[in-house]
Amino acid sequence: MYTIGQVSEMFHLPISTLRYYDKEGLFPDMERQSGIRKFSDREIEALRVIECLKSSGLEIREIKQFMEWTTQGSTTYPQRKQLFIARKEAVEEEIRQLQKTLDMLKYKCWYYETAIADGNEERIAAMLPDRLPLEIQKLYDNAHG
Amino acid sequence: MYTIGQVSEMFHLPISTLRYYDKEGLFPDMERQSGIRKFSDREIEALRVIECLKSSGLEIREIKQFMEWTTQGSTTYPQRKQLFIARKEAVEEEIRQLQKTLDMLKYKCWYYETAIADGNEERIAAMLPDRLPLEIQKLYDNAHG
DNA sequence: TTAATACCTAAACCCAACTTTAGGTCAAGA
DNA sequence: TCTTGACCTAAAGTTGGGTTTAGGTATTAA
Repeated sequence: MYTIGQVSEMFHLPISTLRYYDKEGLFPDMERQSGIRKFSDREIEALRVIECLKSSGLEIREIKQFMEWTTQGSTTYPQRKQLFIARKEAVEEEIRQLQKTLDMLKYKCWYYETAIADGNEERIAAMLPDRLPLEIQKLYDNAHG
Repeated sequence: MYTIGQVSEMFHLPISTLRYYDKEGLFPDMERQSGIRKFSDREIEALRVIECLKSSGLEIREIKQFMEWTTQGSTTYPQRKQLFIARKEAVEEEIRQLQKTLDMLKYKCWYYETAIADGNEERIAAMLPDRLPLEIQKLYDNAHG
């Protein structure tokens, strides 16, 4: 059993954020001792899931819905599984998007490296849009497709 | 040269968003004809860069700073290059974080698949925290490290 | 001529996710 | 005793990134 201050340190989250999550219903049935929150292993694992679902792009109210399912026993296993499958696909798509962003950023790194070497952008402008060095052309095409 | 409506369709962005970007200074020196915005190739490329920097996690006011640098000629090449290097590293880190999120999501997919097959979570609970099937254990350890 | 479109502005509004504020309880140590 | 520190609440405030509203202009099409 942990106090809110201990959990705050463990997860590097402000105490105010933990209270906010609790108020939003992310820790259903969390115990209290004379008003003071008691975080058990259940709440610790819940917090790991909260962080995971949050970085998958889920909103607080949808995470609350999931936490309600966990209190409803085995009948909600299918919904819970479907949620994780959907978030997995969303994150895979997000990573693909970031790979494209990364190609644009790499192209721009090359662009300014070259512009600094040349002192101007004229030689690059003359290579655009389809006479860039092979590897750079790939990045450019992927980012401008 | 494109009107705001044409650009809105090309990028699937609301007209209000393009006006908002303009108001925030993301298109310095954009031309106008009797009050009406004229988006040239320069603004089109700017918009591609805006989308890239935005998905890299940059805020609007920092993108504005970059756009100001582009109006200041070759003296700002080094700042611009440093910005793209920094964003590239931030996106690489973000992807690493999402890979970790993905491992948690994959673990939870397996968890509920197994729970559905068993009708309860007891068999899984007995395997925790270090007697999971090999591949699943890797996901679990990576997500709970 | 009038009606529909596409553009314009300034300012108010919205939303999620926190954070801060103001005021209070309770236990331990000096 | 009294003060420090860790906890509590309700409610107001903040931030970023837009969106909506209200009112206006200019061109075209029937």
